[in-house]
Amino acid sequence: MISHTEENYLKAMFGFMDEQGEITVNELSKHLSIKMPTVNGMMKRLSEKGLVHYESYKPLKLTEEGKKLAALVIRKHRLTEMYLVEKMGFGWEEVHIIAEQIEHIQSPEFFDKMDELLGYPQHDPHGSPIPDKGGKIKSRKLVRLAECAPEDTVILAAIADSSEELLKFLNHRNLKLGTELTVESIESFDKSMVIKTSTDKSQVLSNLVTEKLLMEKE
Amino acid sequence: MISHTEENYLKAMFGFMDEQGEITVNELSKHLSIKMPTVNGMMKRLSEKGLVHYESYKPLKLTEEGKKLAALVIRKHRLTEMYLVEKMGFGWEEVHIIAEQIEHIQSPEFFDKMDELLGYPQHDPHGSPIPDKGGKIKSRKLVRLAECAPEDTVILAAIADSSEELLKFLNHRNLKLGTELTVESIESFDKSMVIKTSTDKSQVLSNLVTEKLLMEKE
DNA sequence: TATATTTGTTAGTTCAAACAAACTTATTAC
DNA sequence: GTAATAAGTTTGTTTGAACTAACAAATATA
Ligand SMILES: [Mn+2]
Ligand SMILES: [Mn+2]
Ligand SMILES: [Mn+2]
Ligand SMILES: [Mn+2]
Repeated sequence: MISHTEENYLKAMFGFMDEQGEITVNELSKHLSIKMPTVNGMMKRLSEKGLVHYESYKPLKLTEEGKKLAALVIRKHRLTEMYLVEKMGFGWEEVHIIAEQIEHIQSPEFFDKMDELLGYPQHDPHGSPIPDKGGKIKSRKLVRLAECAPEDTVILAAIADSSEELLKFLNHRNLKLGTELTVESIESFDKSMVIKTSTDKSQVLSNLVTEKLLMEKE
Repeated sequence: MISHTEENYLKAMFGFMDEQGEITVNELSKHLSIKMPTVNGMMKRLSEKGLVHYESYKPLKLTEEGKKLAALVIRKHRLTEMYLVEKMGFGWEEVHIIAEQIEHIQSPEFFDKMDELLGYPQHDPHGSPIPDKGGKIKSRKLVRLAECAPEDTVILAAIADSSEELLKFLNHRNLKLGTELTVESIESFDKSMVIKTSTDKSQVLSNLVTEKLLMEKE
């Protein structure tokens, strides 16, 4: 069996690993706010369990089984978020903290039921893909709004960081998933952007924000 | 803060204490399937935290604060069971094990939302009362079916033990909360009972079962 | 009342999961 | 190419939550 704590480590590794699927002890330590010796020790344990490839002084990698388990935790997390928003009426900015706990519930039936009641959703309330029961993730090719050029018309498809503050800011600006917008201009010195949606007046977004908005191009 | 484990101890103490509100280390140990020295140690810890009155070789008692906390865990448990049955479509025999885990979620908003969506229910799916947000429990005066006499007409109001097996048996016999039934006769040597509901044929229930069915008299 | 049994407690051990201090290896700067 | 810095590891502690073995107190039994 896998503990609550181990699930959190796997999830973090999966979520923060680089393109080669690697992450260092140091990075993981920072993301989890857990000191390096503790992380190092846990990596040895997970390696014993066949979930992590561990070699001294080398970056860490998840094994295939580790990846699958991580994806299944992420599945539980995202299904929960979707359920809380769609069926219980929570705001998208409220659900992440609750899902951090519920993702550790050991009851396949519970999550299967959520999935069924939601009609087998593909994405969570922040636009992130929900892995299937086999741990497979369908990923879309999205572009950061920061990378778009003036005149581009794109659709808000996902938020790269689901912190309460950013999501509340987006509520305030009336920017939701599915909102179509056009880039009107970009201020070169600070990369702030003027954008326009069909329903609202033009508005300025700082680069800090545009870096976090993931857009779908047509 | 109170840990997952401590919540389980408080809940068990509250649920199994006698009329004077007392329970021995030994009894608690048996109910939790945790060895006596472990229970004894935990009682000292809870006493440090002001949740238990602990005196060597004397039976244990919850403090007022301990009682309130225990009732709030029970509230989370029962609200969850009700939610799983009413809003997610689980059977009443499936929900106890899931609620054992969800009762430890730390998020008042989550349980408040359940409560609201359910319309502030008074009882869980097994007929047990749901404590209010202040930890107060409204208890009804119910009688075990085993105590009823021939000719008595009573309503099934609660199940004393929500084990999966008993609940599945009741499903099979078409006995639900709210079912009205009349005692037709009692076999004196084994106390088995013949009962009759309005919808079904007469059926025999063993004393093992009638001891677990809590009835409302008119 | 004396003995046996049950119940409760203490002491010491284990394991998971965290930490700090000290040390080693790798990387970067000069 | 050496010195300084960063990253990774080892060792030893701490705390929570479990255990066993041994002992003490309370209760039941003869
Ligand atoms: Mn999330
Ligand atoms: Mn978590
Ligand atoms: Mn229950
Ligand atoms: Mn529990």
